[in-house]
Amino acid sequence: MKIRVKGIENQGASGKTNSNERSMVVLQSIIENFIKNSEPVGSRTLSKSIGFKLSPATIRNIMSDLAESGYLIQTHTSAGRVPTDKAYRFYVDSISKKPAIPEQIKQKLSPVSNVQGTPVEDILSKAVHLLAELTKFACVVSTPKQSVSRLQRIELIKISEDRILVILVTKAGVVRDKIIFVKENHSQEFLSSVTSFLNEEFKNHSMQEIREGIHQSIVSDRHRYHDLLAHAVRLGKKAFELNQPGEMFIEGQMNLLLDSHFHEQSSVKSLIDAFEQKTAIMKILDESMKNKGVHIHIGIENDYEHLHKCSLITASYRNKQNVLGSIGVVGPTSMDYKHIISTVDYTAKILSKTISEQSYD
Amino acid sequence: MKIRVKGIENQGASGKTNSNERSMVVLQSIIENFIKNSEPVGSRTLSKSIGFKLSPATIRNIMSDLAESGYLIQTHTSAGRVPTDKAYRFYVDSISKKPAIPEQIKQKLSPVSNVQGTPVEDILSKAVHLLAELTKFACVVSTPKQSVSRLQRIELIKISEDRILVILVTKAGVVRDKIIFVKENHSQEFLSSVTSFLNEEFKNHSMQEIREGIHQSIVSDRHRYHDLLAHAVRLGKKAFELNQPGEMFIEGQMNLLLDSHFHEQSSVKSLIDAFEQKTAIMKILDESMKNKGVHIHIGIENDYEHLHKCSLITASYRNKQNVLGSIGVVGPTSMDYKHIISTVDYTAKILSKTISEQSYD
DNA sequence: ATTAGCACTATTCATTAATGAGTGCTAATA
DNA sequence: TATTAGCACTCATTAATGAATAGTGCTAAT
Repeated sequence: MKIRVKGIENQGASGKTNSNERSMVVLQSIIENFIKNSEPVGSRTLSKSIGFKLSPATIRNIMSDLAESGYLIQTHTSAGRVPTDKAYRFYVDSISKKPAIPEQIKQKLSPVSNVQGTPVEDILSKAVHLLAELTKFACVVSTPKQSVSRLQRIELIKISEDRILVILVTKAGVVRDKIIFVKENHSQEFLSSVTSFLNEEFKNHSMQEIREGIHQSIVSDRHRYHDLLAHAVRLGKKAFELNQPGEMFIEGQMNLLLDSHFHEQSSVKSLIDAFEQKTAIMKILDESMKNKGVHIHIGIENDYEHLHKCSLITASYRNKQNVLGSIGVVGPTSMDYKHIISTVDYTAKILSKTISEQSYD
Repeated sequence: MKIRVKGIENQGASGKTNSNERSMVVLQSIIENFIKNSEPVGSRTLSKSIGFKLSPATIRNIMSDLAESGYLIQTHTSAGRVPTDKAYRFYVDSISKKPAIPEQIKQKLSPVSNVQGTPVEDILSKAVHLLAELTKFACVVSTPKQSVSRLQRIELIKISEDRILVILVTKAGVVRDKIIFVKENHSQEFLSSVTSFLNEEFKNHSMQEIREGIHQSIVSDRHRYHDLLAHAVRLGKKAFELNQPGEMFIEGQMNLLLDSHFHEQSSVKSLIDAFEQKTAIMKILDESMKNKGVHIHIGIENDYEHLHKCSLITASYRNKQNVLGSIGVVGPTSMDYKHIISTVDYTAKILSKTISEQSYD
């Protein structure tokens, strides 16, 4: 039995890194070819498109090895090879320098930074829309997490005898509103006092802190005797109660369905489900907020089964103080990673810059 | 040459309304059959499924007439007949009584009315989401038009030296915010005065009125000498300036792509385009606000070419005072009109009821 | 006015055969 | 020893063929 050098995996096992490097180049070439044409790539094609001279037969040998190591599969015996998720992982890990952002893309995204006095939600929505246009895939963005954002201001507005409109403005520039129901009929003057108190007490604190603070009645004993403040605490409790589970904007879902990779009924249904549920994607976006830079989830790496045929490229955006949320692209595992990664990265940066400028600090 | 009574169209030309009514029943039967099975319906099938006894041959004659009058077409010589848009128009016009809403649908939509202190946007989003689930088509809803809604309250909050956060609360319960940029560095106290003034002056006026009022400086000469009020007018002008073009929530686009009628590439692309552009659909929603009840746009009746293969069923929703916006379904021309119409109607009513209760009057 | 019967037409489906892209293996070569 | 040419083999794709089927239109009978 002949034992072949397996390339890539047994790096350094012998001095023959030549064969090794060559395998890598071949693999890269296969991947790029497949990304471009979405068709299994065969030895002959490759022998032409590859940089240096190498006969189809030799390439076949290399491909055979790569297949054995799990980087390539065949859809059927006499078909060309298709990269596996493992191959894509190798590929993205081997991308060293990010390509420069083409002027065209910068131009296309310029409306995002070109906003005067636009609510953050609108900026996000604009960004995700443009990203979808640029990438031709589905794109998602999560709205700023309430819990980490800091209070800029709270307003209590009397609406009717038993209803008060609460408006929370965060430093990130997000405005949230909700109505709370009360038993007592407070006067607007009274509400104004409460408003002042809450603003003084809690400005610049994160929502989380405020919620905990109020719950633990840290609003301190020194105030407890005071009737107004007792009310203030009661109202504040209601006002700061978490209600929104964190939103997400989706754009360009339809793009996926035009993509040849999702033409099979089954994957389409999976995708629809994934976007209906939202939770799985939301979780990935949340996860992406924990670390800097671009995050890449390739196919099977995703926990959620319905996303096994997709790759997600995400990046967080932030203001000067905090990481606020994430923006990302959902596409087929055979997406053009170089392009998508740099585009997502750039979009997140533009977004961060714009929102930082708008933040109330 | 034999001249046949054409049914439907030459109603009353002779006493023979019998043949006429029969044609109508046949047409209805064909339509309902096609809606159900999405397959061209032939004379034999029909002869069985139709209520009274009639041989395939006779039905063929009737069908032939209906085809000649433009109610039916054949995809090819030896295929069954398919209803035209004209047929659908006849069909929906002939629907007299709305079917009762099944308990199941009421139940499914109950979360819409079950909202305490939820922002209007969230209610709309909930409603359109559920409607998409119920109908299995794409659904849209337009957010309340700013111009007609009346001011409940305005707040000016100082953010930085040159930026002021404006919050507009309308009687419909919609909160809008934006940032305006100013040259002078106003104190928060000053802004409070301006706020009080604007609230006193403009509460209960529609945004449109306010805009016009301010522009025409109706804010009356009697105030003009006053410095504060000059500023107030200036700020107010900026604050009330129209900025948002009117939004629209879309849900369930993907449903359309699962639908057998849109499987051809071309129609899919058309649809994607229609949803990208938004303007065409928005226009139809706007139009639908002008009159009460359910509006039906069938295929070719739509001005926008990309919607020629769709039907839109829309209905406006309102609070006690005003019509606020519209909600609707976008589906294939062969949709189950009875079902969709009554579902949209019911949803709009639930929406109106909920929002009316939440409105600040 | 209605219907039965028949000729005719076009789609759909399964079968077959030809084509071609691609592999794996072996033997020859540098 | 690594590379390559050559060849047999596999399997998907395509086109062509024919049978089965669902439907119509027309004519003649009821």
